[in-house]
Amino acid sequence: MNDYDGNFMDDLSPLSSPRIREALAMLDQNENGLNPISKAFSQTNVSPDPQSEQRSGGLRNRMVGFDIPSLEIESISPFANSFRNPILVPSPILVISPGFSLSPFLQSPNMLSNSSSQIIPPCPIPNDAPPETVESSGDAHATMIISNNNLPHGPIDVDLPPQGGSDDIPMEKSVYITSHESNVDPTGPPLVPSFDSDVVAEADFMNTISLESGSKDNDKDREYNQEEDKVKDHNVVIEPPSRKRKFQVNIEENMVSNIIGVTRPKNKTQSVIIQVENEENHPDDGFRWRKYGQKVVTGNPNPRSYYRCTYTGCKVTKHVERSVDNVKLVVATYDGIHEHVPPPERISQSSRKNKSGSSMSQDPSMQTLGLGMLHSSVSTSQLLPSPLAPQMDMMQYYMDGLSKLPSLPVNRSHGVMNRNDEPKIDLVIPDGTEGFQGDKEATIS
DNA sequence: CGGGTTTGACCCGCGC
DNA sequence: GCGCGGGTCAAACCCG
Repeated sequence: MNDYDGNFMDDLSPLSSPRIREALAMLDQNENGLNPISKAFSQTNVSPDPQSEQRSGGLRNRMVGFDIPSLEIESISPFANSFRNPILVPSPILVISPGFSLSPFLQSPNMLSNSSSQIIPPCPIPNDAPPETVESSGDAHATMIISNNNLPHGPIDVDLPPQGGSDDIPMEKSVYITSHESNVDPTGPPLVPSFDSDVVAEADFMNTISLESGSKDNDKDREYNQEEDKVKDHNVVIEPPSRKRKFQVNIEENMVSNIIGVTRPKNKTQSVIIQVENEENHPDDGFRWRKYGQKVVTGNPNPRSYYRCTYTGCKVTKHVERSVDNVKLVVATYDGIHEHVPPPERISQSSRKNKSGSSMSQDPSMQTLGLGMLHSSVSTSQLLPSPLAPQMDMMQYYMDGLSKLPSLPVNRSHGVMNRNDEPKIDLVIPDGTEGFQGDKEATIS
């Protein structure tokens, strides 16, 4: 356990919740030998930065529909059982709903550490539909590809058919993810984003795929769980100011970072590649980034932008570029892991309305794309402290119920909600008619 | 003034 | 050794 984890865990007051414990216990038991890569999802309405939006010519992050057919979640996630989440999470694919940030996954390797050994049920996943088909499906989709550095462009179409489908899951090193959220019951129990062990790092994912569920991993899991127990015992009732502040800010801004999915690098030098269908070139991932370069690379007319995490001491970098094949597809490559929680959004920054600066969509032509990007509609996650918000926080919120939270505009659809917007419904245009409008940025070199 | 972006120059690894 | 290309530096600039 590294420092980060320690801090992180200390940050998890929700862990003290008996319900959480229960849930964790369930994870330990892990029926079906499945440790869902991703399980519970909640749709989230996100509000893109109004100003950024303006600056970007009205482009919005289009978190498109998440009309995943009802799927059997019970077989996948213990949490699913607990919350009756209709969403099926076919392993090994990560299905991440908008409203969650990937940052937690990237920031802590350990957060993903115990997932390896248990995730893999060969899940039936049709792989015959190319990403493009997702868009043509008629419903808005938020698509995302998480891949390992080696095979960034070999997505697996995870747009599952209603009952899970068929056969083998191609063992690709990248996963094409289509998020769905149509089945979220507004009045039902909140979905529980159980990220602690549910999310599988792509890298490990492959290991898992290779069925490396040996005792070693199990030991890791045990260790991990023990750590969790420690944390749980270690009371974390006091919510860090930063988180509280972030929470408030989010409410004010109607800002919500969306967790999409993650891949865990085996080491800090390994990169994580995430592809997101997004109009914004730089979706928000919860962390602050400073752009330090831009360049046109061979084979892609679209400029690649280089970003560095602004957190003191953090050496994580990433570069973002539009896919050559599909300009609507934003490819973000992360190098390194954040060993810190995403910084709370500064008040000053909020006041600035993200004009410039923070990765929270300040880039005029390039909204921050990160992990957790995809602004979509505003929803429950909006209530979360932050994208950085440790998974458990989200879990806590969901588990405790949103009813306890302040009444906020909640858009159950995937549209983007602006600060002053009324909840919107499906702003996204899947047919691409309103597709990428081009990048204003000039290229260099 | 602080914090961010822009962008030409530079560094460096890699293939030939 | 050389050239190419990706990644980084850093001064200038922008913005609230």
